[in-house]
Amino acid sequence: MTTKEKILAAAERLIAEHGYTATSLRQIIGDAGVNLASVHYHFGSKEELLDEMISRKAGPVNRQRLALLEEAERLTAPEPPPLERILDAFLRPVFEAQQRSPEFVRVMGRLHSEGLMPMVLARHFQDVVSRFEAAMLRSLPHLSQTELRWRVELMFGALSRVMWHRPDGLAAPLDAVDVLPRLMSFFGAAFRSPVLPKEEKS
Amino acid sequence: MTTKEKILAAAERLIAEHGYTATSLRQIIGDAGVNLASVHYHFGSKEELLDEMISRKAGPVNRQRLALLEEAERLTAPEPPPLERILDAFLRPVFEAQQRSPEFVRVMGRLHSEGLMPMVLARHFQDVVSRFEAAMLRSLPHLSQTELRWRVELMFGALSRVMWHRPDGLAAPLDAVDVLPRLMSFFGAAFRSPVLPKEEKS
DNA sequence: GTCTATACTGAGATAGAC
DNA sequence: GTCTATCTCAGTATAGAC
Repeated sequence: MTTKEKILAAAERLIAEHGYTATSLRQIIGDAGVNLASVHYHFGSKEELLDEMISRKAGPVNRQRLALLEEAERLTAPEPPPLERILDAFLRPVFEAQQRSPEFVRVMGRLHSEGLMPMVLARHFQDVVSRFEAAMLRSLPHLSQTELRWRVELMFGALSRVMWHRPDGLAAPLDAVDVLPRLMSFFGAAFRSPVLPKEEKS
Repeated sequence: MTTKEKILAAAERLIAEHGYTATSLRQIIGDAGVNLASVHYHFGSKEELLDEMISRKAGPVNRQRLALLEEAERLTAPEPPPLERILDAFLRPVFEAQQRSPEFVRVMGRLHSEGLMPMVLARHFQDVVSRFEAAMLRSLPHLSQTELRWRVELMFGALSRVMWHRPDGLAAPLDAVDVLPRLMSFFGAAFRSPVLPKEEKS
């Protein structure tokens, strides 16, 4: 294993365990058995190290997402696929990545919950998200683009919790058979819900 | 203004603007015009400073939440109030707090999105959350406690986004007339959605 | 009881020798 | 490519002046 790979492996392990901010470069290099300065030589900064870590893992997930979405669209063309198929195409690859690389999904959950998505992760997923937003817009004609954006934001916020944090006392490994149907029912209904007028007081 | 109040005011201003981790104690004391050590004299640590900041503001919000919930329950007793009334009782006070103290709501949103809720904020809201969970459980007989917990977690994750982060390009002040109906429709439908069986592949 | 000055530890980053 | 030494800036702790 090269120095770079040793650093990446140790970082993934430690960040999955303790989170990004709580993991110092000195812990990482101690675990990896390399020198502190080598991190900055190979990556430039702690943030860029994180960036490369994500880059290496997010690619396959995003490719599978797009493949599933395109398959769904082919099946129903020229009609848009039903919402549930789109949601499934987006969510399932994350849970399947869990099988291949449990550490990575834990890292992603950590980063979500540490609020690091906007500055670090967005660029690895923005293209895919835009593609899915377009598909959902076709599938949900009662939503304007603005309304859809709001709901997508709500969904991402919600997902960021579920990715690593289980409701109290019910800690369980991320498991597609368990979690996916929950998400599907919850967000399916939520996205289909009507757009209420601005006046409240039901 | 006492030293303590000067620190609290400066901290609230800076944290609302730049977030908790990005705001250093040295910035705060510079803005407040006090000495560095006075922070630890009055509060003990940066985290305890944050804690007191929240304590001072969360009280009124939580009291209003409970008052609205009890009023709703009185109106429909012995039947549980409709879900929308419960959600409204929980959400409205936050948006009304926005009128009284815009900085505070921005701070809360920041903390949510920085992932600091579990360690700092939970204790200021846990009692109220439990009370509301119990009310929702009565109102949603098709949900087990476990299923409800999951959905409440999803809602909190979603809210943490909406509290300060607007969907791209659509930045707007937090406005009850605008946001509340959106949340009500989205979560109303989401909570009422059926519990799907564990086997997926719709 | 309050506040000031100053020092300590550990973080990320960097320059320069090898 | 790698390593040593060092820099700056965090949060924190304490001794001592008022």
